[in-house]
Amino acid sequence: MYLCLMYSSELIKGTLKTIILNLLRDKGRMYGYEITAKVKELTDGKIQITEGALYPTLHSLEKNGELETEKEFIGKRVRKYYSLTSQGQETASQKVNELADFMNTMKFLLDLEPKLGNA
Amino acid sequence: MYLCLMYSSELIKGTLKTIILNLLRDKGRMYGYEITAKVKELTDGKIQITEGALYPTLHSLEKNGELETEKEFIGKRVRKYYSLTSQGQETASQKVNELADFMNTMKFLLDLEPKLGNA
DNA sequence: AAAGATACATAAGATTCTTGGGTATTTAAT
DNA sequence: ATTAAATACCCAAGAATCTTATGTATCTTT
Repeated sequence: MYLCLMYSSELIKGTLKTIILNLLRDKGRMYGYEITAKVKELTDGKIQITEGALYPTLHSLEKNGELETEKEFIGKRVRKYYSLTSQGQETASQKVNELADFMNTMKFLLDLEPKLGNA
Repeated sequence: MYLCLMYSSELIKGTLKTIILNLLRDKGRMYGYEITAKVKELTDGKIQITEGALYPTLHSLEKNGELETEKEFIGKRVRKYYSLTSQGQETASQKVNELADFMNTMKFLLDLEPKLGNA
């Protein structure tokens, strides 16, 4: 039996962009705080994106043309909604496919199940 | 269809220790160059561990008591064999289990297949 | 009134990888 | 014979990305 409260940080490294892009593809648009909350909820707290990691990543994705933003006021508080550009759509597909392929390869490499014919 | 010559480096980050520990658990003992060659072979070139990443990781694992080494001379050339300590055995199991769990979570999070009951 | 949740953001430091060296021996090709 | 490629180790500057800590401000619940 194996218990795990939260994954070691090194494991999550490199998957953050993929997680964000895929969530946005699914939900249409989200704001930063919402993303961290949703990921935490969906993973039973096993993946907790810190804001120090989230916001720089969102900004970099926006700067790179993958995301676009619109501000909205909730009362006096600003909320910044992010959504995928068409380029972001493509990148999201690519990254998810690559990660799926990678996980297949890792499964084989770690001998976690008999070889499946890594198509 | 999805083609992939080599995974983006960011994806591989954080799995290097796990790959090394698991290989050593399987093979008993290996030397550095052999590890890179084996991983490249097993993954059809999709994961290529550079020596700049490999050796610092091996040294750090040794320093941390997970690995022990013995030198052998092949002609005039030194070869440094690495093997798991008993602590390394435990760490290897832990890390492989954690990665398997993580990949399950990621599959669910990325909606790559219907929910399996993430036990 | 205070505490906690919501919501954004930045920055110093740590970690880990990439890139580009360096040294040296052995084997295969020209 | 000589060159190129493979084997085999290593280090270090720089880049990328995350952690940790901090800052500001509003809204909601106790």
